[in-house]
Amino acid sequence: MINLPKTYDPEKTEEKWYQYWEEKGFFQAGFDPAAKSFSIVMPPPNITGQLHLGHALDNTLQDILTRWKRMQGYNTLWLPGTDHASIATEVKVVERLRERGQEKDDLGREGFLQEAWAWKKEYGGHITKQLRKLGSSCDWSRERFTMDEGCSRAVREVFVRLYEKGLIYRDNYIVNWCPDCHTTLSDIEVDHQEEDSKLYHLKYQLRDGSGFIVVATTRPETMLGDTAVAVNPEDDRYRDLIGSSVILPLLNREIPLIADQFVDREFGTGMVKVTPAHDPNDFEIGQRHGLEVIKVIDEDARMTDAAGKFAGLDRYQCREQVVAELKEQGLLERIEDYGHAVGQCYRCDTVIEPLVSQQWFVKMEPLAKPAIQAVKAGRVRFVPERFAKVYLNWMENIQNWCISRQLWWGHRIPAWYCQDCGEIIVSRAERVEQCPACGSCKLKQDEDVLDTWFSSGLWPFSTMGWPTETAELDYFYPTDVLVTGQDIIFFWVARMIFLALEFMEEVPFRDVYIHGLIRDAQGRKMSKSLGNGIDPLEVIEQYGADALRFALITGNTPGNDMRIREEKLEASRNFANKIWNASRFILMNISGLDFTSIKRQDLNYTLADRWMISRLNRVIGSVDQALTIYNFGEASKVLYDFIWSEFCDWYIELIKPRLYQDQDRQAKQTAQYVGAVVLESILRLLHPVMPALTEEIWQQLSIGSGESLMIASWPRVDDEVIAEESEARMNTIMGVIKAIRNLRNEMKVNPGKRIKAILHAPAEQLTILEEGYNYIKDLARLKELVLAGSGAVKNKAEKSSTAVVSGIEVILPLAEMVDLEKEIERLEKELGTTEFEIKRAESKLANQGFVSKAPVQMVERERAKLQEYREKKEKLQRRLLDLK
RNA sequence: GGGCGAAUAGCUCAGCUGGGAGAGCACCUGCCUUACAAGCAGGGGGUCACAGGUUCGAGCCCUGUUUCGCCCACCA
Repeated sequence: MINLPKTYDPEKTEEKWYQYWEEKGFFQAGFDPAAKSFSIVMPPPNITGQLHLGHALDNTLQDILTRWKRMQGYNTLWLPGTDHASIATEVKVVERLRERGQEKDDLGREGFLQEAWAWKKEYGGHITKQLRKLGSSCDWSRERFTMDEGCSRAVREVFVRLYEKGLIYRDNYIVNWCPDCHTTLSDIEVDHQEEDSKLYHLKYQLRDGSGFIVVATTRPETMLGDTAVAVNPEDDRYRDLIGSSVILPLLNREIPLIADQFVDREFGTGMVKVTPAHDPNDFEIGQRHGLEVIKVIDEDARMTDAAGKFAGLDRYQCREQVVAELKEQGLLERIEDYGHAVGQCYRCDTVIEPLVSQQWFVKMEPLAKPAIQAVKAGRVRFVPERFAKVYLNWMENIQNWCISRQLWWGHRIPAWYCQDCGEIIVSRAERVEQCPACGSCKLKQDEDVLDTWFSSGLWPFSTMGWPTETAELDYFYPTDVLVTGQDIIFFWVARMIFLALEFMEEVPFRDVYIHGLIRDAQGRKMSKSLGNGIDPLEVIEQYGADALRFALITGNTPGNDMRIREEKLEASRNFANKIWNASRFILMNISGLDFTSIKRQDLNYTLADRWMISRLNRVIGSVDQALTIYNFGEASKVLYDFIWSEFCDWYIELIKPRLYQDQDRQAKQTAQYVGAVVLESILRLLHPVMPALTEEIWQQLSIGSGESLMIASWPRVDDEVIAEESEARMNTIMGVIKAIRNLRNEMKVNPGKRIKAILHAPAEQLTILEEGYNYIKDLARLKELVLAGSGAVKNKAEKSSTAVVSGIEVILPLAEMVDLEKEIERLEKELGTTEFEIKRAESKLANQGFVSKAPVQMVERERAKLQEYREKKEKLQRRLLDLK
């Protein structure tokens, strides 16, 4: 006899099976060329720290897809890995060093890199451990890291090829500079924060002394680097001034007054101060007009010598002093409150300083074109579709990509400068010793590293061995789907698409499934500063990974954010426990049944069995359909409802009597068989979502052959057993049972008490009731059930409570328990709603438009309803007459 | 300035191609019924943000409005 605990213990179970699966090698991708492949590359988590619930969601979804496809017979590859996360990790390592009282420079490049690798080892391991806890069935034998040998080789290869093609170039250009991280940032690494600030109106004197002009700026300190004042060429007010010059205050430098289209005539005075060194627009204007670039702010955000007496001041101190001095000299016209967006570093929130420096760039236009095409043509499909618009909008307005970073942790730029002849050598070799131009050995490698997204952009193919033409690439590339959050569409998804198209000449993935953010119970973003982040490990410890997985997908719709709260986790845990107990019940009641020898003729299906099997097959279809369109929430809902309401609440209750009695061996055996087989299918259907729980039960159930549920086959819909008729009959019976239960409750009949019920029904309903006789008797707790035709005469002397359902009169002769007045009241209320329904149906059918234009089935259904309600009304009326 | 999303029961959310509004939690009534009290049975509760429109029929489609949230953008 099987003896299982009453509550499911996820911790031991999950641990046990994960180990088993891994040892058996079930996670490893198969290579059978005859079979179809299914592949996903995991968005590599940053090694900056721990996984959060967003990662848990991301990986749960991927695992569901992978396990589902694996069971469907695909050779699946889910390739895991981690990202070195150049700037993010470097910031962390620097922080850690500071805690020990050390600075980057104390260690030097080599020493620092050692620290960083130590960090990687520590946190990278932590992350993979978390992924295992979650149940992720990824192929650990292929785990990769963006800075491992293979990925680094791919990075160098890509850099060289793009350089040779002229798509990577070096330029002195205005870039985003983080004065705290001391590095450049690409445009998307700058976050724009709306801030309350001031707009300063400054007066510059015309050189000829004929007066003043006024320019407005939010950054008065940059005036020290002004090299022009610009107006719109169409602006009649200033046409005469174009070509003249003004005197820059404080520095008394003469600067020209120029005309440029960029200037908006409507804004402020229609005059703009131009600081090419510290503003992207001004830089452009400067280029167009050959203006001098005077750098007044340095890499530490301090004023340079060019700022004259302000040199050495911090940019904000300088702002105060400049404003004070201008005011003193009467050159500050006014200050107004002004809100505008300030660019901040996405890693440390420091306000970005645009400045001009020598950097490496990727020329985007030629790369963007095919990437736009691929999405427009549907070769890459976004789910939900709306994200394609987001992607296209960005791609179509893309700027060149600054890829060099003044950091140490990352892929060092494969460029060497000859100290003798100045030659730039860009090479795919790890080291270059000699200058091919002059033979000199005095080479210096570029100090900078690449933007971290440069290497992750190659992830779908670099992880499969590219640039070598490997069997993996041949078989698993392009991958089937990328599962990720909307926050990295630009950073990562877009980069993968254009880099893959350039180097693989094929899209990196066919579908991109975008999910939303996980928020806390109040709907806030989870963040460190708020301290509202939830550690998945803690949740797993408390509720189990399967419950977490289920909670993460339930009620979740593609692309939309979701909140996670205790109640949801509890509900999921309860669901797991429910399945556990239903399984326990089946297991306790199937001893002695030999599934291998059982034959169809040993079985005698009842209505309940046919109904259950029919419903199961519909559910298989629904789950399949939902997963096919990435509708995870729908799949979970279908499974939840089917398992809890239909299988547990109805079917198990329906077969109990057969299981408990031993006289009819065939009846018992059939109940055992169908119960177990349906459960087994349920386990297979649920396995992708709740892998450990289902495996645990499946192993004990031992119906399916094979070593693991993980590699069992996915259920297929059998159209033959979908039985509409049985479903309809069962619905009628369930309706009657519910009606009796309802009456019992309203009449306050003790739940344990067995009572008598009488059912009056027309001929065709009668046969259904006969078939469901025992179901009704058992589930409605009756000691006696009397069936009679519609015309049957009621015993008026017997006081009873009644209801009408599906044309069937339900009569509970409860004698003294019935309060006649209340019964009349109840029936009259019911009559009222019935009459309302009749009117509704009548008016609908009286509507010519409806009858002529609505589909026939719709009209038919309405007629049937009307018919039923009329009959119900008649029965209720008769009953009331009897009572009065 | 542009784009997107959301608005449905007290709370959190589902609602597939338009055809009588659903779940979980909470609430009320009754049950420790030998799978499960992390449970069972029953029940109450909604002007589907607002205003128009299309349609025989709108939570769903169209237009506009309001509120909240997000993303993008070089008006200093």
